[in-house]
Amino acid sequence: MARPKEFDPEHAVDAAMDVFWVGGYAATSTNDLCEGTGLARSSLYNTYKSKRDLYEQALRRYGERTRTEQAELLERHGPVREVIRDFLLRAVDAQLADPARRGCLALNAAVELGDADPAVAELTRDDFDTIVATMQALIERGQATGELGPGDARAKARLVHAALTGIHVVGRVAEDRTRLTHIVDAMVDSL
Amino acid sequence: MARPKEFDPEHAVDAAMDVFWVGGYAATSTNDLCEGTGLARSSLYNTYKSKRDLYEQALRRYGERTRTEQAELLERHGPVREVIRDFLLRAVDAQLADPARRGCLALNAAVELGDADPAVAELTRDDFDTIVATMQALIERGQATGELGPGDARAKARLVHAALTGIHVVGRVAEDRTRLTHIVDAMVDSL
DNA sequence: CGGGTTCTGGACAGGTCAGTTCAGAACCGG
DNA sequence: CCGGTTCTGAACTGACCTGTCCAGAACCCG
Repeated sequence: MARPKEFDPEHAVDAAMDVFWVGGYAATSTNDLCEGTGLARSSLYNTYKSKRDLYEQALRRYGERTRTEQAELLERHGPVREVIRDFLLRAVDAQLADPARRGCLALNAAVELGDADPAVAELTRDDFDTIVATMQALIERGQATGELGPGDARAKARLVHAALTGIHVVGRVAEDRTRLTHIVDAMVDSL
Repeated sequence: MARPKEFDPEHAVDAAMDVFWVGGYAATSTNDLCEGTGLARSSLYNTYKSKRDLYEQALRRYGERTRTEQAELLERHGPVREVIRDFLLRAVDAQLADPARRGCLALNAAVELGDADPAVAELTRDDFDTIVATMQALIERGQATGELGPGDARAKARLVHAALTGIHVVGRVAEDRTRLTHIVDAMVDSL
């Protein structure tokens, strides 16, 4: 029918995701996106409506990806406390292993654009709610077996999520591991 | 000696702080700052070196201000659990009362610029450390009286700080109170 | 009131921004 | 190999960006 694209649009979203992830939304220029994706300006605007649109797609893809990863980690078998500890420690290690300390793209988006962009707010809110729901199910499992004490499982799940945000935020400016592992230790101890 | 400034440079920093607080660093233009402070371009650049310099001063002032406020709240007498609950609830109420959901300026700065700006990273890290130290002292007081159980007080303090970051981050996109009070409830229960 | 200093408004400069346009290249089916 | 469609590179647009500059106004002190 016609000349095919010389690139994979989905792969380009992945590349754009990385670019936004490092620099945030406002500080990332369309030129940065061209370089990061390898696309020419016209190809980029021919495929995506705007910088804003591409950002939303990247955010959506990030949500799908992390949803899967987190579900895998949280639906493991074994002692609930250990599952949660491993889950949080993985965030710690990821943060410290990343030279750019990018943290969580959804969190970064919520903080940078939360109040100014309803679509972004909704997307990140959904991301947050999903992990809270998964965490709640895990905690309820621990309560059913008697491993964990009683109490509002949803509230506890939200506290664990807050601990995760703490890791991502503090990890953005902290270079030592203790500032982050303390959060994990205190969180797991208090379940 | 000469003509005096028609404005108070300190008050202007306060005004600039509010402007940055709403829009973040990158998305705030020098024009926005002129409008927000009421200064003309030349006065602004005559008084502060650059947009970046003004941002740093605003951030520093924010740190001083919140340090004082937080110390007042956390050094109150009474049951430690109640002091911490009131402290966290105040953050919840402030967040929900603010139509722009600005959250915490230091946190926003850490997330937006953390990895790209060493000076900002250091400033926010200091802010975080200060509140953690104050919180640790409070928790140790509770442990001394037997009100709180044993355990690493600094680690617990860091978890409380993580809970606070959770309130600020989630509060930026959540409109209902429960998402935030759950964090407070679970946090205070688990001390 | 006058000399010296500082402040202020507005115009200006050069660069970068997001997004558009278009001519020509690349591809496909027939 | 050709007609029709789509993609791509590069130039372009107009707006906005940060920061500078300067002429004149405002002020203080003697």
